[in-house]
Amino acid sequence: MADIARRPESRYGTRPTMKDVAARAGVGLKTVSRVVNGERGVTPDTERRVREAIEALGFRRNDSARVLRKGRTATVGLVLEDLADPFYGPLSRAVEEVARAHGALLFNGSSAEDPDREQELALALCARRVDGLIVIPAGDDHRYLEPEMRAGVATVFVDRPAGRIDADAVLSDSFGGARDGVAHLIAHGHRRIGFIGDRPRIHTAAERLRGYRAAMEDAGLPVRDAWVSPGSTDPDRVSTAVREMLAAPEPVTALFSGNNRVTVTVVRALARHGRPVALVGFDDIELADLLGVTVVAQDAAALGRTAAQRLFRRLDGADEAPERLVLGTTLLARGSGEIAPPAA
Amino acid sequence: MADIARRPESRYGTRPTMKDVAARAGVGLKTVSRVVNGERGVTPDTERRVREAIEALGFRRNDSARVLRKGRTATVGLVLEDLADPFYGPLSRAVEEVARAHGALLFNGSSAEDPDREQELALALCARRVDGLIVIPAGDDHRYLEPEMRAGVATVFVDRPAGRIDADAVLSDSFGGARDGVAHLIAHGHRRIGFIGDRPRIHTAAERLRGYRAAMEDAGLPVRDAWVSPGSTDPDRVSTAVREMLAAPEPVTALFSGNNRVTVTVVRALARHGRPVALVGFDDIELADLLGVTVVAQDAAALGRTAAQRLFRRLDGADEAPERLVLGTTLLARGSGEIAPPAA
DNA sequence: CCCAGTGATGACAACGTTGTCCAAGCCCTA
DNA sequence: TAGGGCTTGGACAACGTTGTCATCACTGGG
Repeated sequence: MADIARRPESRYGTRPTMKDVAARAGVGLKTVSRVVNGERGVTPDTERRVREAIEALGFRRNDSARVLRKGRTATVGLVLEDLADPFYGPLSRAVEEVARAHGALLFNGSSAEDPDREQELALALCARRVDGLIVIPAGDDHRYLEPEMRAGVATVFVDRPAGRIDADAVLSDSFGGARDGVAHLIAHGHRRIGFIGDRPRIHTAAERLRGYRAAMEDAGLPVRDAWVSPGSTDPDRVSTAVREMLAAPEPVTALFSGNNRVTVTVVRALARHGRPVALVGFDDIELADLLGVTVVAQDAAALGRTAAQRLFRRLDGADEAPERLVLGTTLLARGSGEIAPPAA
Repeated sequence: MADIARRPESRYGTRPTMKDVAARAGVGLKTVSRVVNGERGVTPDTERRVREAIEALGFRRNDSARVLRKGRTATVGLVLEDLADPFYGPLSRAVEEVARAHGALLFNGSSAEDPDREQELALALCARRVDGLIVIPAGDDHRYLEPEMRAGVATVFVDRPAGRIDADAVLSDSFGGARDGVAHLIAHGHRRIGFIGDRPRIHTAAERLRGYRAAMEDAGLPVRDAWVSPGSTDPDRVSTAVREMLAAPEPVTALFSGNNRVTVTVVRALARHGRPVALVGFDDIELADLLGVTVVAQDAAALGRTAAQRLFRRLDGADEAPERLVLGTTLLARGSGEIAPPAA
């Protein structure tokens, strides 16, 4: 990775500093600082002269230097999985809104589901001295953050819990949501239900699989190996899984898909399939209402908002024990989940 | 807006500095700096002692202080309209990837289509001394950025051009795309076509409206006032517009929608309508393929990537005149745009 | 007329890092 | 053995800001 900051000569047109402003206004450095920060103890006339100098020079305070003195940066880091995933956009935006209300700016970074990249990103943010860190984990070992947290970086995990450290986490009820979604299919008469999910090392994916199994077990239904397909969200992989489940010796009559990306591919695959097949997906999707796709919706914005609020509560001095908050999910019946199994 | 950095006492557990590391390793301050930065001139034995001290203390270099010395921050700011809009997620992600390849981190901020907020955000980023700024304009006067650009902040505008200043811009061909989309409808026999778009003070919205008019004029077709409805993307507003156009004395037989949010609402409204109505939308939408919605697609990721590349070229010293790059659009025929007008 | 009190102002150190420069130790050659 | 070069290390200033403290000019009361 190239490193900009290491390049020797700066091409910057030099910026005016408070010293320049002071010289131009014929006042002391500290007086400029006072004006800029709205501190009291400056006569209106002096203030006017300073403001004129600021205006004339196009001065803007260097917050980097300020940070060095003050300790706090009014900056928060958000490490997520992929900003291009429509699930994370609203989450990120919600974090941003809370940060903004607290006067903080937001660093954004995507881990691309790579633990090393997650770590690299989180530590780079710590080196920039963010006040707080919100992390959607890609990895399952976050001990690397311990020194940072001890040093005072408030840290909240979202969507998935931290691995091997004790930290705040804000999660959706993946287990309960999946269980409800599958139970919904069972209630509509299905007995052979397939599960297509993300890689099980991802916490949410494992939880949803667990929810699927729980619902089946609660109903006294068996689960065949051929009905369970965890793995990548690659469209080819998912399409193949759909095809195989529908062609198995004991074919499934309904599918539960483990997240938005899987659902999209499953919907496409089912559209190509002849008979209608019941489907419930985890995560809502834009236009799913028009397609009549029944989903278990989680509130991405609420996840982000809750996490950010918790973060700022800590930054405001709250000294509570790390806590795990679980947000509920909502089943939205739109048709695909209410299709009855074929009369056999 | 509250200001975190202004709070007096820092709750931070104090972090070790290079001085602490030097003391513990029994070497000079500068030697630690050398080790941390991989400079030569340190014996392996000394280096080992320093690394041990770093490890033991959990030291991490303070990049804020570093920045103060070096001038560059290896930080780029992105001001966009709304991170929760699925159009901007991929754009932001593309910018991030380019930034990452150059060793830079990304600040993200949403203007919420509010010019004041755009300015506030952009200037806050400048105060943080970002090396470069990528802006999706909400306002139409960017003279406030002139001092910053003179001071060396590389600036590139995306999606919409800057107002009242001369600056790089990377745009999609809104005019051409809209003209092609409307021409497509005309080619399928439509003569009364409605346009529902975003507020015309937004550059892209105005351009698309212009493209619509051009296509109609090229075909020698009249445009009735009742067929043109620029305005907010509020679902109620858009639904009403759809209803009115379909119920007008000379009802439209096809609609062109000006962006992704409008399209979504139009699709919903048309689904409630009895007869099929032809539709072409600007911007692609997830699952539009399944719904058979014909769209004029722009490549959001390419917009972001191109803008970021241009930004870093400038940061690398390129001293070219400001330029306007226009990226082409693609018409994706999926059914809704190929519906013939009713036999009259 | 003097002194304490008040308000405006500036000098200076400090934040944590890096660039510059100098010193000490070493090895080599003449 | 003197002199030169190379390697290693550290002292110090500087980056641009803010906190502390001292100074100065006034004010009003005794």
